[in-house]
Amino acid sequence: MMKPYKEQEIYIYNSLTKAKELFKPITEDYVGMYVCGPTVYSNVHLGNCRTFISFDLVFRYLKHLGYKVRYVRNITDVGHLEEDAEDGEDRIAKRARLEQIEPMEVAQIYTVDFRDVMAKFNTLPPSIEPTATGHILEQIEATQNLIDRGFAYEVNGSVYFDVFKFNEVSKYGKLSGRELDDMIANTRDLERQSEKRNPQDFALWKVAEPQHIMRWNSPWGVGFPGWHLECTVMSTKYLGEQFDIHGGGMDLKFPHHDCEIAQAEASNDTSPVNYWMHTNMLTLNSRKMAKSTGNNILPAEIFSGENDFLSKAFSPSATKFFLFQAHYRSVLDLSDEAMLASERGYRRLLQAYHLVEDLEAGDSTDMDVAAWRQSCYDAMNDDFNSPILIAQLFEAASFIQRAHAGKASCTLEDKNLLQKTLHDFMFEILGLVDEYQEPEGDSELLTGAVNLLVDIRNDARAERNFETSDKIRDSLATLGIQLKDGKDGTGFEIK
RNA sequence: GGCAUCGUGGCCGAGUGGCUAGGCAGAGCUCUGCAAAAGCUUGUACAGCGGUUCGAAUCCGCUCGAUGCCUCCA
Repeated sequence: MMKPYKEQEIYIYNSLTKAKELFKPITEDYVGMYVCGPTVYSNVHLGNCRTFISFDLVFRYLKHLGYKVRYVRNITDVGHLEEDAEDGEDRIAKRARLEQIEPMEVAQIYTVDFRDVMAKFNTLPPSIEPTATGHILEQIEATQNLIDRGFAYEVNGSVYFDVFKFNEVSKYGKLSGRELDDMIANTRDLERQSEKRNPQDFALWKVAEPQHIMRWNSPWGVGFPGWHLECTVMSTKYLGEQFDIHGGGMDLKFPHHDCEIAQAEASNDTSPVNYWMHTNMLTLNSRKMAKSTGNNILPAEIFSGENDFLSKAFSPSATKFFLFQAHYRSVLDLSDEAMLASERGYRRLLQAYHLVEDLEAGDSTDMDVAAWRQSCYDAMNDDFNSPILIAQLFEAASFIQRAHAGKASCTLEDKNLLQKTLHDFMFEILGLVDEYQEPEGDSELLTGAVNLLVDIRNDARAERNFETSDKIRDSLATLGIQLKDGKDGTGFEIK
């Protein structure tokens, strides 16, 4: 039987403990969630999107269960160093220099693109979308605080976090499972930061060279903030020193998230996050998608079909459906075959969904709809297992098709529950878009015209004039209108 | 080199001690004038080798292979 929303028990895989744990928010009914957003120096590729789509699912599901969720996802518009070296340049500043525009223009262009892509994927906007440049003051304060507490030191206008000092009171690298001793042993000889006390120390504040265009005044001179600090500052500012969920891509575990933990613990003496969630990589040709290597595909290229990897264009929802057919913690490889398979499957699911409405109510139901509904929740409760959820949706689709074919019956009550559940999970929780709907605008006109042709065709068929009937069918097919002969007459579908 | 993850049927992917998801593709059947659509039926796969166990794809060890992180990366 279906449990009430609040009685659904969610288990989340916590990357920190490497175990599935019962989710219990710090404050009853409220959830604070922070996800590391994109660095806006270029277009987001599908791999980036996978993470945000995965956390959109978490956001949607928690909201669906009735939690009041504050979802914070930042925009990194400063602070990413090209490489952690003396002459390291900020990625956004570099892009701005190359394009001869203001750094903030670069950030703006790609922030707009990012939001546009996220909207196309029908993800919900976060509750707060803070920018790193909007929180320079807080970052300066946090840096000063870390200096005051003895966990950071200033050298030549830059401030570094003292990893060894921190390691004396806590443990650096607990998320990634790294030992500081191992890191020392494996220090690359590329390292040449002589001004740092230890190669493992990371920048909280970097001095700005004269040619550096993104710069702010600080107690240590003109400079700009380090990358890891913004997330600590913005997450704790909006969610508190301790909050429920922190998410991000697997590749951020080290150093970024381990640095966040170190900064927060050193600042507040508390572990900042109860549940660390990490999404796995989306690969292309079995290799991680990365902006730097060029091995990636942009959402726009998928929607338009203009790319070197896929045989055709795929809609945002078909793409999302493909992503959801793998669990967020698994590596997923993008391929034409897999995308085609997902698209067809999604289409079938939508078709079944649209048949529910017209199902004739019977005296009994040949399916335990309430139990099935709970199994959908069970799938989501088990660490947001979207592949299992989708398998459950197909169970329902199969039942609907049987009922539609007159081989199974369904009561009015169960029919309504079936419809509502499918609607909840497909559109509200997975956030898919119903692409099977009749086109708007001319649809009445079109329907009338096609139905007229269908009538003529059926007359021709009755007279066994198959030349005419097939001509109508095939011509319509060429136009993208697929006739479907069923028990109750002929319908059609626009491809 | 260190740390971590993974290796499932033609393809994609769940599962993680016994009940052996699901999708796509393939095959057969039903329906149909023929198709399409839809439905039904059909697949015992878990890298290899040892071990633990009454029983392992699932736990342990080793081998092989792949990927990620260790430097910016969702």
